[in-house]
Amino acid sequence: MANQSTQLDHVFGALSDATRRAIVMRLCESEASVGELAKPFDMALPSLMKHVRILENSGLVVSEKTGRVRTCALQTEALETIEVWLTAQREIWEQRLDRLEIHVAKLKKREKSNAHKAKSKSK
Amino acid sequence: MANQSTQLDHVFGALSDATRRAIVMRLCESEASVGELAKPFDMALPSLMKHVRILENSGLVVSEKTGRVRTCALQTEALETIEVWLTAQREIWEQRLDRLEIHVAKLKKREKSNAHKAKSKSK
DNA sequence: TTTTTAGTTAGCTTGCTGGCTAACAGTTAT
DNA sequence: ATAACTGTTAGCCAGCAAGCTAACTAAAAA
Repeated sequence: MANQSTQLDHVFGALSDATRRAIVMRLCESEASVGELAKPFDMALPSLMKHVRILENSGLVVSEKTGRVRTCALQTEALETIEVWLTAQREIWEQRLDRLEIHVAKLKKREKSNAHKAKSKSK
Repeated sequence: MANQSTQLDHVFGALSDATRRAIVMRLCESEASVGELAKPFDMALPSLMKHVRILENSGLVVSEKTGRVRTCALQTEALETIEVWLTAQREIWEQRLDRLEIHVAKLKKREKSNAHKAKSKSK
């Protein structure tokens, strides 16, 4: 159970950085080598490598080294992890909204009946 | 444009911590005071307050102080921000998958025709 | 008006993040 | 065999994150 938490920690954490989101976007379109990933970023290779590591660590990216080239690819299951979480939250929230709508309707009624008293309080 | 990035940074970052996700989940069900939020966490108040600050900063939570009580509520628009991002990625990814399916089909064909040559290479 | 409650501010630690450079390693090309 | 290319490791730095305690403020309750 703590495991699941940790997975979410890592995926959300990985996506909390613009560079890493850009890498993910890039990998949505096609696999790419580390060098290819680095090009658009104007950043030293080792720095970019760290990002790739973090992405791998989160499960968002997998990579394989062939010869001297490491090819990276997206692992969409990790994205689904957070979609699942989001959906769960939204469901709870929406259930609550349903209850709330009823409640608000009641409040509005009450407001109207309070409006009479309010008039007498006008400074 | 950098603004949008920053917003995503903050929202993803806010959700990359289990405590904060728990707070969000809690607030999905109902508004709550800082003290109420703190109870289940066995954590000093100032520490929890930091989390609340971070959540506010990301736009996920809004709060208002009435008397000595600060009441916190979820701001679901921020969650939608990342749903939008996720959806965008998934669309790109799926478009790519469509292209890829065709490609894979071609590869499989090629594999079969290569199988003949492969036999002669068996050490 | 004193006491309790609820939150806040300040200040400290520990450890991770995100960036760098410099040096090294392994692979491919000449 | 050397040179060029592609990553990788090591080590450094600045700054933020997440936790703590202690001391303070403001509102409610007694």
